[in-house]
Amino acid sequence: MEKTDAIAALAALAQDNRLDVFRLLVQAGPNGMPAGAIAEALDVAPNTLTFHFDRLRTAGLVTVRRDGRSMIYAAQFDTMNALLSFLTENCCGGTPCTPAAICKPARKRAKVPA
Amino acid sequence: MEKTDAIAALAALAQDNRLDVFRLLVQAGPNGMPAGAIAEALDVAPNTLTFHFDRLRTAGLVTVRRDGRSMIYAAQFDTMNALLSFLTENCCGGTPCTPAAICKPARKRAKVPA
DNA sequence: TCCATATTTCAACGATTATTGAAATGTCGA
DNA sequence: TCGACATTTCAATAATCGTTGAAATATGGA
Repeated sequence: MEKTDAIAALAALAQDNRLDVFRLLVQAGPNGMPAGAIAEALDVAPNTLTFHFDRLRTAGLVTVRRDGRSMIYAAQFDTMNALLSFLTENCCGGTPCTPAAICKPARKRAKVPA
Repeated sequence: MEKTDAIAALAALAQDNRLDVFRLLVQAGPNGMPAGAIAEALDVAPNTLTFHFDRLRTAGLVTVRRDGRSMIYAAQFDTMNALLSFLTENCCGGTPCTPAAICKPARKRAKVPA
C-alpha cells in the first residue's frame, strides 16, 4: 500500500460517523448492509451518509452493489489489512514482527484460509 | 482505548507531514529526535512542524522533552499499539485473532519483553 | 402509467485544517 | 549582559470538511 492510500484510509476512518459505519460493516461481514439499515442503526441522515460512503469507497474501505432499490455496502477487509500492514511496516526497525493479514469476517470462513 | 482517542490518533496520522514525522520517529526509536533534525530531514518549516507536533502530542502519539535548546520528540509506541488493537477489535466477529502488542522499537530491547 | 420507496445529487453554510511570515520565548556561551 | 540559536506563538489566509434541506434519480409494484 502506498503512503497516499494509507492517508486516504486513515482520513476515512478518522471521523465519528464513518468509523461507526465501518465498524458496523465489519461486524455485518462480507454480505454487507443496505444504506437504509445503516442510516437507521446509526441514526444518521441518508444524504449525510451518502457523503461518508463516498469517502469510505474512495479510500477502498467499502464496496457497493445495488439490490433492487437498496444499495448494499460492505467492508473491504483487504484494504483494512493492507492499512494495518502499512502501519506496522516501520516498527521493529524494519523487521516484520507481526503476522501479515489480521482482519477477517466472523464465521462464514474467509475465502483465503489462513 | 476509547473511540474518541482512536479518532484523534487516526486523524493525527492522516496527514502527509504528520505521517512522515511519526514514521521517522518510529525509526528513530525511544530516544527520539530534536525538532530541528526532523524539520531538516523532512524539509518542513519549523513553525509548521510545531503545529503538527501539537496534534501528534494531543493524540498521545509522541512525547516531548527539552534538551538544552532542543526539543526532543519521541514516538509513543504504547498508543500506536492501542490504536492497532482498537482497529482489529471488531474483526473476526469479536474474537481476538491477532497477538495484542505489535509495534516495538528496533534493537535496544523494549521494556516489556514478549 | 402512476405512486411509493431507497438513495443520491446539489448548493449553501459554518467549522476546522494546514501553511505562512513576523514576532516572541527560552537556552547557551562569550 | 549580550547575541546567536532552537523552537514556539500568533494572526491571517485559502482550502477542505461535515451537515442540512430541497430536489433529482432509480427501482418495484399496483
